[in-house]
Amino acid sequence: MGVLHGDCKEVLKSLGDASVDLAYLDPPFFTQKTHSLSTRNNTAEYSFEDRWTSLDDYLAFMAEVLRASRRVLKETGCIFLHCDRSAAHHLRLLLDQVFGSENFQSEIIWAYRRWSSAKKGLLNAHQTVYFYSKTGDYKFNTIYTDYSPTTNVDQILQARVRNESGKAVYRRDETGNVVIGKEKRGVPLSDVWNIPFLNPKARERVGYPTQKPILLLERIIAIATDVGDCVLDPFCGSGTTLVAAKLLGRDYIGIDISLDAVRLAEERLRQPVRSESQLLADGEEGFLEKSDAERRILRALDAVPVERNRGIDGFLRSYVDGHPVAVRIQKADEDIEMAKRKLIAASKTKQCAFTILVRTTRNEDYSLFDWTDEDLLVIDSYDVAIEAWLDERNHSGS
Amino acid sequence: MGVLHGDCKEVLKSLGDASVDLAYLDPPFFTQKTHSLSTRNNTAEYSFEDRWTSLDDYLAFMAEVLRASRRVLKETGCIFLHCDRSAAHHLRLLLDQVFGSENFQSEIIWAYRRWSSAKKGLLNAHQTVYFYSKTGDYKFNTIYTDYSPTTNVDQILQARVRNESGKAVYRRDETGNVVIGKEKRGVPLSDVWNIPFLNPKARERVGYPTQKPILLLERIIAIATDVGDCVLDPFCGSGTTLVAAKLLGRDYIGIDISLDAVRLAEERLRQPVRSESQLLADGEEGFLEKSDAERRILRALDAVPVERNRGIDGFLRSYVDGHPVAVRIQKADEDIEMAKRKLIAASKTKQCAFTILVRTTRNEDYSLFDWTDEDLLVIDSYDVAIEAWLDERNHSGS
DNA sequence: AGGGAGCCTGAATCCTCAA
DNA sequence: GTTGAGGATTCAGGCTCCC
Repeated sequence: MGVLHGDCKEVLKSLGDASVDLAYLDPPFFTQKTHSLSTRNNTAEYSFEDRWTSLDDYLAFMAEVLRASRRVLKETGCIFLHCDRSAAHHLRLLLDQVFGSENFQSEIIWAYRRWSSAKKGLLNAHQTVYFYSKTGDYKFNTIYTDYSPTTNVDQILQARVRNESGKAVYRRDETGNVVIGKEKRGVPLSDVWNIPFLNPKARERVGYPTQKPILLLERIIAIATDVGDCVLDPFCGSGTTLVAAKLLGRDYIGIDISLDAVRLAEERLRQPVRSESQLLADGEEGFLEKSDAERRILRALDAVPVERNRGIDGFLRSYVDGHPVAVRIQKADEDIEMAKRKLIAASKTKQCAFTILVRTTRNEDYSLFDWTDEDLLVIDSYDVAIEAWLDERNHSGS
Repeated sequence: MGVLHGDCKEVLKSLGDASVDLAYLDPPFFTQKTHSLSTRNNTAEYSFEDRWTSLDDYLAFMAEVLRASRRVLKETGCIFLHCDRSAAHHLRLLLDQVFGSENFQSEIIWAYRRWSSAKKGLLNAHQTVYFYSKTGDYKFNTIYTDYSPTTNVDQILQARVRNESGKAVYRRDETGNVVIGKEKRGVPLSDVWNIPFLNPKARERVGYPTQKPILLLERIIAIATDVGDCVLDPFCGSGTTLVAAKLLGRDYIGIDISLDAVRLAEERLRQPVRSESQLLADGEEGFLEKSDAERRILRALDAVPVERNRGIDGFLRSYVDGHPVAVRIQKADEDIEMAKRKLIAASKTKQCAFTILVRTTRNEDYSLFDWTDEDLLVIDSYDVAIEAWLDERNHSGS
């Protein structure tokens, strides 16, 4: 147990047969670039070369590492290989050769949102982790996740019976109350994992390039090992895998060819911390503030919705005279005057050509409202227009 | 254009070189099983054999189909190959050989939620679509989606520069004010697509095995082709690709070895239907075609779009006094009077509570138009309201 | 031609300042 | 002091442009 320095091809030879329960490999990708990054306070800079003379060269190297990793795995052990888009298919072929295609278990998709670029084509927003077992009899702990937001709570909790006509209905006791069914554990984890990409500003970042989010490693370790088992990471880098293993009570062996990396990993292991991402804690919905109706109105205006602003709900997609146009939808609990104040206050610094306020309620006193603002256009939502017309028609008809 | 019957290897020979803009292939998977499924009313059962003597056999067949597909593609054309988990890596190697690894564009992950099973291991919840171009100069239309809820307004609006130390900072003019950047359309679509799996109860389902959601096909067609371009599907099955192509105004060529499939596809093409569940499903991912103003207006009205009616574009989701409310959006090439006539004519037999006409153009003579129809409400679209206000502001300002 | 410098991205954080 | 809205900041990106 510990962090070893050297080429993993060589160092792996010093480990005994069938001695580890899980091998996680995050090898250098076949990108032909040098990756470097500084720590957040610029005290150190870490880098590594990702250059190979050819793809065959790279694959020969990886084949040797995979065979060595297989040897040290216990019979119930598993391997998780982290691949990037350029060589994933070649690496899976290697895995088929070394572990056998019958031991392929899953292609895990790590999906994330990331800063964008001006790339022609689709934005790359996932990486692949291949999951192979050494034998058919491998260790696997099922993880349960939350139900989909569209799953009805009643469906999860309440027991069901079939009534006389064979239709499934909720079970009720003598007094007519619904009966809560047996404990549900949730939905088994799927092979698509939405885990936020380690953000450039994240505190979790230690300055080593290609650092992975700790949640990704925790999940892999939790799936494939129990407490006390041993985790191997032949390309441990800054040691995220080892930190996750230590925090989960597993033994660990890390190897890296860079002495900087080994020292950094040892440093992190002395004080293992698990920082919680705000996004993970709150979930994406925590940031979403708009109702369905508001979104529909923004779409109809051809406006881009924005969150994280109390006064502005969106901007028109097209600028007017080179200036943006801010939009606010009147909220259910605010009068038109307050909506106007909030919109104008929020737009002050945004150099807007003008602003649009969409009115969504009618039953107000508008006698004091100033409709003649030069830079504010008030539009009735379609619903308001329909209601007003219906009202008028009913009155004139009676 | 049409649906051809036969082995695609042979039928493709009858197509000319460089004649199609997009090839979408959803070949039989290498699963060694027979797939079959009945229609919802059990009127027919479709099945196909998915058996090959060996993997090499299967790959030899696919290599030939890929080469034939490449030949018929225009120089700016693209191919999308739908793979399953068992052979995806082999198929990507074939694509590298036939199209060249430098023409690899994306590995698209189609992710979906699915009913869970008790299987040991992770729940399979994705399929892979490989996207290759024929040359480096290929056609690609970027689709834009919403910003992440964590992105703030400043980030979206303000221009940035690098200062002397290479740090990115907001750009400011001489007076120290921030500078607003150019128009923003949102975030480019990523390579991970969350599209609901075709619900077994969906109206869209026609009972053919492995049927794909139409939204998936619409997206592929929208990014790789323009209106009037030609889409090829050598394994067209029940014809979802062709239906999507037709609905989006593209030409199409479908091929299938099963006569049942060809007949079913031809039947669907006579009455192309797009199920409502799929329409609602794209709410989070944004609209397929930003220019699809009509659909945006219908959604803002909370109306259900209807196809195949020359006078009515949709109905309000909620009835008024137990009667439906028909909606028409004024078309670009018709004046308001004609739009009104068509709407009223089409609604005559529908027992509507009233009808709504959404006005989308302003530069007309309205002096003869009768605005006081008891059963017709004319609403200005948001765009018209904005244009009118801008016009007025400019006139009063000058 | 080919390779490096410079530019534009936006996600998700950190950080500041006002209430 | 505490909170929280919103301004600021970096990057396992990817173009274009310029030698």
